[in-house]
Amino acid sequence: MTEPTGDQLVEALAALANPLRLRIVATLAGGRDYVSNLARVIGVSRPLLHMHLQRLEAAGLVVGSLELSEDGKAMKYFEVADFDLRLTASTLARAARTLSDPAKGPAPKEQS
Amino acid sequence: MTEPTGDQLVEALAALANPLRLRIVATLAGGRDYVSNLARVIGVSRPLLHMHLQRLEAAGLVVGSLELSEDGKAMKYFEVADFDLRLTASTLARAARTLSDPAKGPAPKEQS
DNA sequence: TTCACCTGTAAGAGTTTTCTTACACGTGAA
DNA sequence: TTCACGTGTAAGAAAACTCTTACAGGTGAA
Repeated sequence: MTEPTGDQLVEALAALANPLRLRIVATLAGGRDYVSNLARVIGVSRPLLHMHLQRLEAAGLVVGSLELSEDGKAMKYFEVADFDLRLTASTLARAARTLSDPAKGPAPKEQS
Repeated sequence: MTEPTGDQLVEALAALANPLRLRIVATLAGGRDYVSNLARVIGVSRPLLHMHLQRLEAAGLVVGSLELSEDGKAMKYFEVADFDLRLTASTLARAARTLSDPAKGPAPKEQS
């Protein structure tokens, strides 16, 4: 997605606006890893990491893929998606036009 | 601030990760305004707007200044600060190094 | 004085987020 | 079988966030 909608942007920002999730993305930026190991590296419980990874993946910031290791174990590897968001008063103003919130209705229709 | 610390970045992202606050910034991008009027324009209660403006100002995204109108009334005008944040796997990895969270101590010392 | 504006803040409810603990299922090796 | 390793998810408490309502102060004009 080159240009996220307002809602997508809010979701991405919310996902990154957390120290632990920021550290998760930072760690994955150094190379892909699977959940259990990543939990050990960062020093967090696996269920907690699992939850945060879900949030990051839902926002499209990381991508996970279930793979089978040589010895037949199911491993879920995560890696960072390649995003590039720029936050400026004008880029935000532009994104805000596609917010779905304004009282009712999913999203305002673009017109000409 | 050209390069926000990890904590500052998290605060800024958290401030922007909200539909209403995003709309506030977007509206102010079109020109400065005072609280009561901005509340009418956006269609939100004044106390609610007041709270969100506080959050945005604390994050350094908007700037407020109390001024006296011609007829002697105290008006608080807000305008957007000129920020330019770029979010990439590498910029985030860099910012994550200055996070204060890791268990203890305010912030890790930079070395070399 | 009363009204219409402006400002600020506090109390409370409802919702969301964050985190721990506990449980479930799968594999290969001892 | 039991252990060590991987996966996922559900239940509950504590904290943070969002929002409404209500109150308190200031000014100038009718």
